[in-house]
Amino acid sequence: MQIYNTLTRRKEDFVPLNEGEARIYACGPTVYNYFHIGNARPFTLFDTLRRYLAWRGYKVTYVQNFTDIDDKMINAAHKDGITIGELADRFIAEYKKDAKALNISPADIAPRATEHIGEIVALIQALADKGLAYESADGVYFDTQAYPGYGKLSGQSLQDREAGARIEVDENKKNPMDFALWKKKKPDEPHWPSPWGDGRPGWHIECSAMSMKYLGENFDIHTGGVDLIFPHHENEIAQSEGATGKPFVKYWMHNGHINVDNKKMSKSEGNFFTVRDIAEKFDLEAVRLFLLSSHYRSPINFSAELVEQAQNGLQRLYNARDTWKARLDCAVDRLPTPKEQKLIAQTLPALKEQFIVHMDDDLNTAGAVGVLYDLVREGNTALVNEPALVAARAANDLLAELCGVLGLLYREGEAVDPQIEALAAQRQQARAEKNWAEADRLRAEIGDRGYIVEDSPKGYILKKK
RNA sequence: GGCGCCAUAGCCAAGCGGUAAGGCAAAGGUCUGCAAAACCUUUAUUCACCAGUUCGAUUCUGGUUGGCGCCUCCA
Repeated sequence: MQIYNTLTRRKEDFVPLNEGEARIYACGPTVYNYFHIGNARPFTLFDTLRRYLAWRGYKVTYVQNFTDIDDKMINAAHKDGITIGELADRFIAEYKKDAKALNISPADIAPRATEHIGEIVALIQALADKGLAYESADGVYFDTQAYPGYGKLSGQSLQDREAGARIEVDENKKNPMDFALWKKKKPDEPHWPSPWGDGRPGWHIECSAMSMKYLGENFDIHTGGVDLIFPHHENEIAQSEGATGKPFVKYWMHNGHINVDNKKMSKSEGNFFTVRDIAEKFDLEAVRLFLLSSHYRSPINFSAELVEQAQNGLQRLYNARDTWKARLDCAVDRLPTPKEQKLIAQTLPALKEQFIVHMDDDLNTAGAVGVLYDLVREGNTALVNEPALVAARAANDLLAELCGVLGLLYREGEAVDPQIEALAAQRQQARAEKNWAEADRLRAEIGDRGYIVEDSPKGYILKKK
């Protein structure tokens, strides 16, 4: 597989540090609110990366943190009159609901910053010992001047940065680019003990501490949105490599942003959508398909129309799955016809190979989704009435397998209400008697109850609306 | 000012040196009691524009135009 590495700005072969293993750290949400559509993109896409690598046989360890202490947490907790712990508990629970609806698998490890203060303090101490951190009146800062590699991820020198930076002069820092590792306690703020007095960790240090704790000082992939390249990821590199003297992350992957009406989403612009908002109007699985339908590095636009398009496309996928399942039920255990034989021996394997080629090319999910539709068409063409069991099974299995890799088609067909089933049977009877009026009436009644009944030569098929 | 990204049909979107995947929408057809679903056909002689490299460029190079992002919390 090839992965575009932000560090080198090119696609590189993915060669894990330990053969057969993939250790991934994904920057997770700050749990002070529901997460928004922009957050949903990396969560969904890198969940797909993880699924894909696992499918290809890697032993994947996927860590995604919860940031549960920072200014936003403090402000939100204050506003609601609760502790940051209560706030975090609440929105971690809400995160899990939305993530589940988007079919994002739980991370193998989901560490919370506040539960890793010890590791964070130790890391800061290590930096201080190496002369890369200094204490000032309001905290402990990373000394960017003392660390030669600063800027290698974002590709800019300190001087370039400073030239145009709109940074206020801060007398607590030696250099404007220095950033806080530890913030000394202020009134009404949560705090923990440290060698530099009570206080709380800076934002960047938590990811360094937690990623290295669970994945080692040197691991394979670190993911996040493009906006995190600077300063967050740049700072993580400085902290981690500064402390250990070893290379930190081998591959940095960054997803593009989601815009709304071609503008950056922001609360002040009024174009801000949480996933929870969207779930009220749309099926979140359509949102997942929408997100997978373009390349993860491209900026994309979000709109209701685009989700509707995805919803319609998703319906095509579900139609295929449902009809194929029905075909499987009435498949015949016989030798496949030449056409079916070709499907089994040539078409299906070729499609699977194409799927892999796309995914291997820097996680080209859009191309992979295209293969899914090709598969649907091939299957629809080949799986006519009473297909050979082996053919029906092969097509069904491949569709389920590939959709599983992309995290699609996860809605299980629920058991049909026996009453609906009875109505459908009655309608079948009426049709046999050519009592079209009664048949149409029953179809309407079934429709009112939320189901669509379709006729096929082998009988009816019920689908949920 | 520094760094970087993007421009493919009505909409969305792959492709990135060998002559334009796929989805949505639309139209016609086949099938069907009628539908639905499905299938077939049609919808970009062309990939923002201008040069250049090449036997050949949507794909590479330079420029122009138009959008966007980071440099401050941010996915």
